[in-house]
Amino acid sequence: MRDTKPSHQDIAKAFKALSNPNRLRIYQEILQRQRHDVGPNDDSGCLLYDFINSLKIGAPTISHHVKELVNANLIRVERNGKFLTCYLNTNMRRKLAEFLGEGDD
Amino acid sequence: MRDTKPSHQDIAKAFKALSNPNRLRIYQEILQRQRHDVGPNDDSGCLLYDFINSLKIGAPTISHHVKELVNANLIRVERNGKFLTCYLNTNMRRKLAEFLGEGDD
DNA sequence: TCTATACTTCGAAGTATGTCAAACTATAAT
DNA sequence: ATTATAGTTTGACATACTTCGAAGTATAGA
Repeated sequence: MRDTKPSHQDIAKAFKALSNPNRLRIYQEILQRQRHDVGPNDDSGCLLYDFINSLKIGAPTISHHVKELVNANLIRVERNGKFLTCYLNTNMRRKLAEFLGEGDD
Repeated sequence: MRDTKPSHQDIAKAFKALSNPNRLRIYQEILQRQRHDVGPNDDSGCLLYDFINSLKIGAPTISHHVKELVNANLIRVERNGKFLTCYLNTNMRRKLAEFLGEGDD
């Protein structure tokens, strides 16, 4: 374990953020992008713009969802000019994976 | 990977089931019990009875929550006389852990 | 068979969530 | 400056969720 143990509250909040299908989709995109594109130049983010154009829900809703993912510490967001880029919070991802085990298989 | 890849829907449903603090607590109990007590005699379940006495919510609510965990494939339940015992579904636990990575650390 | 225990089912009530449209802010480009 | 683009905020509404109390079912034991 690289960092402090997350509280029950933290875990619950994170799972809650992942409990909505659209939010899960957004998170999954960011997760996969990070997995595949990791390299020397950390260009592994997703544009919020792409979510707005690919998902079948309006921009306000997506804005709301992304804020919830940020609030749950699952992702972070950076501004680049007009655009927002979403990055995975690998710390939290690891905490959740640890909660779920990797133990006894 | 030991079994088929879960659909986005399955994952979303499972996270949704874990998104409620009381349900998460129930699941966590079952998870920990299984981790610690695994042995030749598979006596690694939790009594629903204990949840009713330890959690600060009524029996109807707990019954409802347990059903949701079962419905999300996170646990299964067996009757022993008057009592119900809850067992972890390790398959689903593994699927969720895989979704969350173990990849790039 | 009567009683006690361990749940479950059925409304009901308050709260939270997901979504949208309309109006707003921020940045870039012309 | 004006306009266009990217995203946010607000307010509203419908739906879903959590919880409870009361009444119902199932099993065990006296």
